[in-house]
Amino acid sequence: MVDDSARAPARARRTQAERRRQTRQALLDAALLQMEAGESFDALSLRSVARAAGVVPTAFYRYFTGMDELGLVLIEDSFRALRGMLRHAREEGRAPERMIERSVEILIAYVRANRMQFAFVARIRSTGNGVLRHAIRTEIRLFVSELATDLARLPILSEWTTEDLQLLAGLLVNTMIATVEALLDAPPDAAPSEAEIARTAARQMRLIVVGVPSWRSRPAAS
Amino acid sequence: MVDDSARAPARARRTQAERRRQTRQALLDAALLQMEAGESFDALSLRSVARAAGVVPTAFYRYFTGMDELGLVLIEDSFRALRGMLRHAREEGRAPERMIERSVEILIAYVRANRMQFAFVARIRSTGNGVLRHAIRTEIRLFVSELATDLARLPILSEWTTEDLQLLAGLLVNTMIATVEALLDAPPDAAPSEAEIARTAARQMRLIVVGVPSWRSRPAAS
DNA sequence: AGTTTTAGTGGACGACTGTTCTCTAACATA
DNA sequence: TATGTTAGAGAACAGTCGTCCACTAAAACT
Repeated sequence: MVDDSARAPARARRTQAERRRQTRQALLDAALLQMEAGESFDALSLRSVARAAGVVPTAFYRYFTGMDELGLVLIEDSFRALRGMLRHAREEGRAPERMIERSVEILIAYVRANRMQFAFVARIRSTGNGVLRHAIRTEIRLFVSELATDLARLPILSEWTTEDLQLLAGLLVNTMIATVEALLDAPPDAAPSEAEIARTAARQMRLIVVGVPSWRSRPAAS
Repeated sequence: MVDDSARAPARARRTQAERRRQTRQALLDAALLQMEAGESFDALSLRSVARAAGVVPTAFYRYFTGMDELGLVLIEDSFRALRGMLRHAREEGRAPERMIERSVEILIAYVRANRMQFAFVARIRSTGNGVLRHAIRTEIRLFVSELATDLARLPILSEWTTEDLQLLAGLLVNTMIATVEALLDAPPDAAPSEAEIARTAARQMRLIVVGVPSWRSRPAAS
């Protein structure tokens, strides 16, 4: 207790690399937090982010050239988490029948755990600053493709064309996006509405997949 | 030519009511135009809107208490147009087989014609200012319900429960929204990509409806 | 040890914001 | 024609914004 050897006054002694990491993360977190609180991305300012991170505005420039660059990093990070989710779902879900319910559960668990990231992505998806919007669209397209190749492994879909698989994957991702938006709209800890959203999502996905057996790429032309 | 009786210097003589109407519309149009140009709603300012409308900032207050109120009016107007579209589609499309293609065509035609309104709604749907976001969500829910009661009239769906109809309608509306967003992302006059988006939308909707005959509200429990 | 690198401070700038006030000139009404 | 009404102008305010610059103090390197 009485020992010391390095007893800094409240402000711990840190290596410079670590300090840098912490400040950078504080900036990212501050931005994320403000977005979760309802602000749209381009409604928040460099100054307010720096302020919330407990840092003077000029320090911001040590890490990002501006808010745009910070936004791009945030997008990258968020989609890394999303990819983790997809991988998780891939390994977990194998039983073909309960697959939809499992997937929805995983999705919801991830939204709960990474609410800020999801809120950020959802907000920015349709919001200003063409650069960021474009980055998101690209990531989502990638996401759809990954899901499509996943689906290709299912026996029922083994004969589908790539194009049809993309179609199906796109439809499922659309539903997932709508689900996430509904979740984010609901209060953060409203268990009942959350359960209902989950139910709706699962039923919608089921409605999609029941059509799969009767699907023919180019249905007998009228 | 030499006649006059009321020769104002370029600025035509207008009745006051008409003048008021014009300025108000100029403000709405200016806001809409800036949104179409990529800005998110809460990135644009009262001053810039007034400026673009050719009016001094203070004149703005004669019509709206602030940007929020203008936003609400814009939402109302946009959804009036959307409802018009739905009515149009309802009267037009009767042949059950070509129905999907017809609907998609109508949707695309409407997006072309009312691009600004759609861009506005799409942008604001996931963007700041809880009030406006909530207003949009409400309108969309209403939209889904209208579509559901429309669907109820179809013979194949006559026996479906209300809940299932809402489910199906929600799914279709989700697809429509995704389609609109894709259209807005594409350049305003890119015929080829537009055609492809239309094709994808139609195919996705078809994939949904082919599942309809095999749907049972609560599928035989596992 | 002394020197260099660097994370963060603090002040200042010009531009833009929302809002409030007073004032003018065109319209409406009688 | 004289009166009231109203759309819009214009100036001014207190804030906030992004960005630049010179500076300090702590860590890293030699």
